[in-house]
Amino acid sequence: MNIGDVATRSGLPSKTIRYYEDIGLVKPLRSANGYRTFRDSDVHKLAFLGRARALGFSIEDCRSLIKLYEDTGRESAEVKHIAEEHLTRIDSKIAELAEMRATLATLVHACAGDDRPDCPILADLASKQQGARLTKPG
Amino acid sequence: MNIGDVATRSGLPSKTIRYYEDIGLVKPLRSANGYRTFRDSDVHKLAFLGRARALGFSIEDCRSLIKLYEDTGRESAEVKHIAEEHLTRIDSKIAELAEMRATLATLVHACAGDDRPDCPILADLASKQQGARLTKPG
DNA sequence: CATAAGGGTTCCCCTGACTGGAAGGTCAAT
DNA sequence: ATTGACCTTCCAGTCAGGGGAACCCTTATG
Repeated sequence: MNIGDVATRSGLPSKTIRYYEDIGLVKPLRSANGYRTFRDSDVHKLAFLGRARALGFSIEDCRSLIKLYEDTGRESAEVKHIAEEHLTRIDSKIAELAEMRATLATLVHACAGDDRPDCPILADLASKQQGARLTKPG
Repeated sequence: MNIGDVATRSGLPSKTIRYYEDIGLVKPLRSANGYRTFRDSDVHKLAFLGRARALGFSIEDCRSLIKLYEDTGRESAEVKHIAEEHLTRIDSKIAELAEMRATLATLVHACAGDDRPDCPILADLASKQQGARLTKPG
């Protein structure tokens, strides 16, 4: 199967599939004219990758997951561990965004949003004290 | 003031401050030895940038916000508009993450996480049907 | 036979917002 | 004179691809 068909079936753009070959996630064959030739197992693997990526797993996580998937002697604990770590990262990200959202919503609510210059949003950004750092950054 | 002191006071790494000069967000003076020399107004602006970035505003948003901040004839509606759009983006991101989280949590919960190979997480990634695309991607 | 359309190929640059590191100049203190 | 802590510029890398150029392959059509 050529890359275009694989793109349609796996739901991944051709560019992405080439990139995945580049970084060694799939290894399609090549036909005489130089075109990539994908087996069913390649298509399957790409679909797997697409779903893992849709759940937000990093490429490196995907690499591990594929390896575990292909290792019939795996322990599900390993898979679960990867998923749990990812879940934790997602939770952190959500918490971070929720905090931003809360602050921002308060500011937006406080701003008249009319033709006058007075703006609590700018006032907040300009004036809020930032905790002094004990160790110098950079 | 030299960059190290500014870093301490603004809470931004020196690297970031140099980068902000690079992209025209701040324009510190230069002393005879080539060192950047920051005025109070520069430090103030950098702190403003740091807080806007902490709220998740993009650099381009920051550029607009700084411009509005410095324009005493601004209309608060413009500021509010930027903030509202950002708020919408944050909400989308949170929704996306929440959906991932829900799926992932279900899978993690279903996985025994022991020494056996059976794994609902891998099974899900491997088998779930993806809606057929009507238009070919990539 | 020429050519056009619609595949495919490689290659390199671009994204955002920095971060890391090398090679070297400056300054204060020892 | 030399250390060490600053500072400078410049280049490369991050993550996960996207855009587009320049070119090859295959099939259909005039």
